[in-house]
Amino acid sequence: MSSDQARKTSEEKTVTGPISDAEGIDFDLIEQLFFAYRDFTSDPDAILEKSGFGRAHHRVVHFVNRQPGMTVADLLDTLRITKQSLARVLKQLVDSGYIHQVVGPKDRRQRRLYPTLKGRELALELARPQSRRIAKALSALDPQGRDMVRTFLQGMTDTD
Amino acid sequence: MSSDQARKTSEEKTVTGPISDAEGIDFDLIEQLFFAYRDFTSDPDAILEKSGFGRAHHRVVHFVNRQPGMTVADLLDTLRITKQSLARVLKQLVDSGYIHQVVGPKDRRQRRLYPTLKGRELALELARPQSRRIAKALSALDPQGRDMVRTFLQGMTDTD
DNA sequence: AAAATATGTCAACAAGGCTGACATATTTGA
DNA sequence: TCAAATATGTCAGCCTTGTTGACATATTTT
Repeated sequence: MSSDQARKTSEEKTVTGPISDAEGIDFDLIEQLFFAYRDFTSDPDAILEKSGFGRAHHRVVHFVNRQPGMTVADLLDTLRITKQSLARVLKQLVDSGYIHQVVGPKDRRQRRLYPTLKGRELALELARPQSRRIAKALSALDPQGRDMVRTFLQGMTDTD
Repeated sequence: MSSDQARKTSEEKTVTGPISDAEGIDFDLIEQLFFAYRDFTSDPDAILEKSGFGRAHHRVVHFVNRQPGMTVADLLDTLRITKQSLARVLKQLVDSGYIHQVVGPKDRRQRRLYPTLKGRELALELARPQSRRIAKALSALDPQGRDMVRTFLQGMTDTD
């Protein structure tokens, strides 16, 4: 038994076999997701360092560009972070001219968020390497396979 | 033009249209990945709170269970974090009896990492909801589609 | 015996989560 | 109309988890 080694330094029972086959759980896929996302975010991270921003800024820039005119509340819902966490990065993006706040046209309590030209350009710059990576990954698939990937990712997401 | 609102509070040019169609970049998929991963990690996060651990602990527990006997250096390579970041969480896991260190059988400088029974159980508990989520997402696909998802995720990952 | 390697540890710092409390402006509803 | 609810901003402070750089120890390699 290979647990001889374990007994050398302690009487605690250690487990020497991989977990892979337990309960029919797909550990491979769990892991694949981790690696894919780790590398997916590493591209923009490198770019962000230049501007002194982080991943949190990226998310804000992305969603404001996707949905110009969205409110702060919309953004909080999307990111699922607290007001204070958002406020910090949002303020920096507004102060440095990437995002612009406009008083709501109907409801003047709202602050509608819009990208500036600079903000649009940053969003594009960050999206390019991610898009390249996705295109490469999808290139191994036929159109049907690409739809399946979309279906899968939607199925992974909570519906609310 | 809807940029009238923007001009109200500043002379900075704002962009009012969504970025979606620019440069043929697949913003939908970029976003889907974010949402999928956000929700994928939310399940174990809730469980981890009970033990007072965080996402970093989860990763360590996962990989040590996947590859019992792996060295600290292996783990650093896998997680792509620094020695100090790992040391902190690893120490906590060792001290609270989830992971066990064994002096390397060939090279006594190494510390081989093994899960304890408690560590194996935690890994399973954390993997269960993730597995459920994946199973649900894959259930919409045929066997071929499931292979495509795997191919896609591998294509998203750096090969090194 | 010296150099390289694997690991651990210390101090310090930064990003980005969190909480709770409170202020302001504005809209809504009784 | 006036009180309550809402949208946002802000302050102070905390925690986790990432970072760097330096240095210590044990062990292996050359």
